[in-house]
Amino acid sequence: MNDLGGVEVAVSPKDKFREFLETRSKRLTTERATLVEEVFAMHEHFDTDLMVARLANRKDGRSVSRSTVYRGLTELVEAGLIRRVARTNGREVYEHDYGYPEHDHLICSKCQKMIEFRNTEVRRIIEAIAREQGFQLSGHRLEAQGLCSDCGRPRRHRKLDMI
Amino acid sequence: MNDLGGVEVAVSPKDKFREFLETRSKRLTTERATLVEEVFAMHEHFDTDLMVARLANRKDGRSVSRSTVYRGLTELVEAGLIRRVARTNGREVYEHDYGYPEHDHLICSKCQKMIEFRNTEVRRIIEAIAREQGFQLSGHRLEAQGLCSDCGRPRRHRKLDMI
DNA sequence: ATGAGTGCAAAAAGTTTGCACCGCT
DNA sequence: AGCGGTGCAAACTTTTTGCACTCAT
Repeated sequence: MNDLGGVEVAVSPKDKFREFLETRSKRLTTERATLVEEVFAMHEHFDTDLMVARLANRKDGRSVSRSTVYRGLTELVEAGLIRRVARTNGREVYEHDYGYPEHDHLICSKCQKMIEFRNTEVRRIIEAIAREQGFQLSGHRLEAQGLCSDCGRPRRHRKLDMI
Repeated sequence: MNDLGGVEVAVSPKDKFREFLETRSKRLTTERATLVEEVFAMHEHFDTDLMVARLANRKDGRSVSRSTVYRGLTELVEAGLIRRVARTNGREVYEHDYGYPEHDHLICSKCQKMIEFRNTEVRRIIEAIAREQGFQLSGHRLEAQGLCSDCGRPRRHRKLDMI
């Protein structure tokens, strides 16, 4: 049993990845294994750049090239292990999808902070609508934009923008 | 009074754009006027490329350069006239935000078709959650992925992929 | 004269891909 | 021998930006 931040899962991400790869006659190579490990060693959101950087800093030297990271993250998405949650600063942002409860995000337009929230109602509504439309739902992405409590608070000691 | 596909609005998009521009000491130039016109002459979703193409095909020859279209669409978003709804094939997809009722989308992962749906519950839930978090909501984007009824239907006469 | 605006071409930035070599996770 | 896999660098896409010139919505 693995504990992935609140939810227990019987099969490790790595195993799940291997299973997926097998269905495509692909192999769980050292690089792919290193990637899953690194991805699931992290519980925050991340983008490709951050992942490449973390892989470059491993003490065991098992680095993975940028191309392979791109290819691997796509596979992980297809495998249902991670998902693309949002897009910040022009980059795709990822998070765990496996072993992590479904949730959505409030994203601050100013500081880009992402606040997770969980609400089963939203999903239920989407499911109902999909059913009505004969649409085979596979996932969703809900991002609410606005200002977080820090950025939205009117400041009295506002710094001047000019010199 | 203008009719924008179901909702009547007192001020035309162009006027609203002009008002917005004034608050930034910007002018409603010929190019910007042409762009708003073209954007609101269209009732479907569009991306920058399509808009550039349509502008290039105007019979009155009032074309607008690609850079100006990019700059202008950003301004239109800031003005609240259009919004970025989704991202398909690596491109941002836009739609009217002004004079058009709030809604969300089901997006087919195969043919990219976008099906609009309206549901006030979703918005209400997001508002409640934002309130709880002291988050100043400005908008949201909800895209559900899956297969549309056409693409999801199992085909018996499936064409072979090879030659 | 002035400040904003445009178009062009070049630059960014993120992501994908062709290819030669590698290796059996 | 075979097929998938990797890394590198080059290519590609979309979007942004520097700049010189224009214009007055």
